[in-house]
Amino acid sequence: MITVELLEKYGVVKKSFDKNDIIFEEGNLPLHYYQIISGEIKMSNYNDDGREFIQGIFYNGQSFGEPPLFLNQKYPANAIAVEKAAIFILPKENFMKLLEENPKVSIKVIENLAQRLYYKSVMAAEISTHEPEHRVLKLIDHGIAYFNFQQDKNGYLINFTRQQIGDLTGLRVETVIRAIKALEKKGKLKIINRKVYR
Amino acid sequence: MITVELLEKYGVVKKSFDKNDIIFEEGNLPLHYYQIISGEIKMSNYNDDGREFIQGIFYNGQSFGEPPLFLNQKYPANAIAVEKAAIFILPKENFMKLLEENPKVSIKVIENLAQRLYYKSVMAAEISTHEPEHRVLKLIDHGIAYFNFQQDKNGYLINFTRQQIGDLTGLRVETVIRAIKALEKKGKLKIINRKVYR
DNA sequence: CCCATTTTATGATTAAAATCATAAAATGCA
DNA sequence: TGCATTTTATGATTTTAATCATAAAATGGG
Repeated sequence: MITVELLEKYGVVKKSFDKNDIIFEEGNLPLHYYQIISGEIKMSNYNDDGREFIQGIFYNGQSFGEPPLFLNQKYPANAIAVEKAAIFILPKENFMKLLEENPKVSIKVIENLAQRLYYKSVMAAEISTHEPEHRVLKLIDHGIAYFNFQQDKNGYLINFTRQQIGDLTGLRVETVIRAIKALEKKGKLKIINRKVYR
Repeated sequence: MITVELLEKYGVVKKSFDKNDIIFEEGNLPLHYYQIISGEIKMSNYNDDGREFIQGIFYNGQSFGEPPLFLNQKYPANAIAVEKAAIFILPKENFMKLLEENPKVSIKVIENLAQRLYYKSVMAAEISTHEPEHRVLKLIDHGIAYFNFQQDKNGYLINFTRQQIGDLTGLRVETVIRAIKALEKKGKLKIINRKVYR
């Protein structure tokens, strides 16, 4: 996360998006740095059958879509607003200048990319070699640490729909529903009027 | 990749590993920066049944294992020498000092992490939503660009075993063998005395 | 507040890849 | 060079999650 002051110094602009608005699309060349002010953004792919895979979900203060920006490669996925959102947008040249002139920001960028790489490593191994219940639980436990799940008297509220959990773990929604029920039966999590707690 | 001169200035040491030697293990805390001089290193996970998932394969000049180093988190996977290898090893403190004092290296580190994140994004979507033939072909095409596959009169030689392809794509070796045969039949690649060309 | 859409849910059936079994060919190290 | 190990290969069988079908409950936008 880069401070507002610094972003403004380099000519950032603020833009609003409605639910389901596309911020950028797979295959396009990256031209900007994006940092969320408010709302929720997902990056995802669709296969030929229209089946979705969610690469990640991002919230306030988080940036997204940098890797291809640094590599001059096309976006490997789409960025879509999950809900109404406001985003800081900085042109690529300005962002690169900001980085050059502010070495400490580079360290922040490195830490951010490292965090995302860590998540992808964990989930790749899960998706490849573990059964549905294990995958779902791993995603949930990761989410407690890194997505903004809120804690209350029942535990952490996992504010993802079954469909989102499926799209993040490569499972079908029916499989997720059954996995969550099985996990509840095993005492690994709670379901309180359809909401999942851990 | 950081230059030898710079690494030496910060007290790097060179270490040799035999085939199958472990460089570091999943769950350990990272204490060093690793950069390959020669040989081949894989990072991989094993599930409870001993089934392997290969996170990535790294060659001459490439570094590996940085993400948890920046995050003070445990390694999410093992690093193992696929063949005899020589590696530069720099203690974490020295590496961090090197970065602070050489901002341009930070940019290189960012580009490197971005490249790996890009690969993981592409493969995650593949593994989650595509059928075996598509996955195998995507891995091969990525490999042509980023692993060190050599080109000859038959095309690019894919110097991975069927097992390795399986461990990189989350498929069983028999499934990979059948997928490769099917891809050959479709003219997408060639098999010349058991070696795969694209 | 109504109604279309989304979300959760459950049972039956199917399909696809994993698993199991077996073996020939190739590799490599002792 | 010989022999154990690895790699490639193929057919049969099984298992697991996907698919299909259907519906109740919840949500939310107009």
